Amino acid sequence: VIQSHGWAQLLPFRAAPTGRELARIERTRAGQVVRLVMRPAAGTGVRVRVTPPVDANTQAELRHQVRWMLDLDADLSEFYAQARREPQLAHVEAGAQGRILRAPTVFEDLVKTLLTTNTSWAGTRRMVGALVDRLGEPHPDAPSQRAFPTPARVAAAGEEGLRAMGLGYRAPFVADLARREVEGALHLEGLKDPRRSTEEIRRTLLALRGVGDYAAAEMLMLLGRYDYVPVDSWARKRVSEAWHAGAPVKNAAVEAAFERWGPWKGLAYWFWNWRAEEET
DNA sequence: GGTAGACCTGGACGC
DNA sequence: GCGTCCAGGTCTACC
Repeated sequence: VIQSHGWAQLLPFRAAPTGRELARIERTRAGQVVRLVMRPAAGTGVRVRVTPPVDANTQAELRHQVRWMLDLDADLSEFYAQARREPQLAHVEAGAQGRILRAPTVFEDLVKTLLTTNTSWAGTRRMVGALVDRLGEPHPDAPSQRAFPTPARVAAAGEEGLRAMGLGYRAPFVADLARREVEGALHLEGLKDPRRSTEEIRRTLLALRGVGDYAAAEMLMLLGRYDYVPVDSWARKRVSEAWHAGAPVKNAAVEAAFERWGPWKGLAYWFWNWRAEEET
């Protein structure tokens, strides 16, 4: 899960070089700033060390968040059943792949997704790092390590403050998102509700300034819905090389390439073994 | 419905 | 060291 995509490289996540430990600074609902260190437990499961110690209520809150971040409750049996018949996905079940790392809150994932658009990965890391370093609340024992800023702190920074942090033309999108969340106009956590339809959630996402087809599909993936492929320039390049002899392809061609995977389309794309595709 | 141009930044490149 | 060009996804105006 830690290596499922680049999210582990974005603050306040910190992944150990071994790939078997994930740390994160987190601000609890009660306002306490703690460090979480997640590791595989003996046998199955995950062990989480929290410093400084927290009370029972906060333990329950953090346990819930870790389950969401690591997607521990996902049932991937249907996806695995289909993947068994596809050589390019034969590795997923054996490697227990298919879960995608995400932030505890929809707000954090949305901000990070906005900061992946129209920029390089280095640019995304720089912008997220600036937000955390400038606006996040510090850990009491290590003030240089900070939590992801709350919507209120991002809203307080305002568009100009965010521009000064290097967010560029994305600053008004992030400022607007934070302000409306603080005002109670968005209820972003409600997008996790499994009773809501994927189409309704997608429409809600697309109505946000700065969220287009790519960002909406990316967010749907992070919300555990895989009906759309987050098509970016990398995806078009891979599909072009794999199935169109290197000729330029439009976004629709990428969607079409994975159409047969139905509700698992996004996951099939995400975990596709492109290297094997190149060798065949 | 499709398309051109603007948005902002960092990196690559040429001088 | 400076200037220019390009890549990246979304929005807006326009056809």
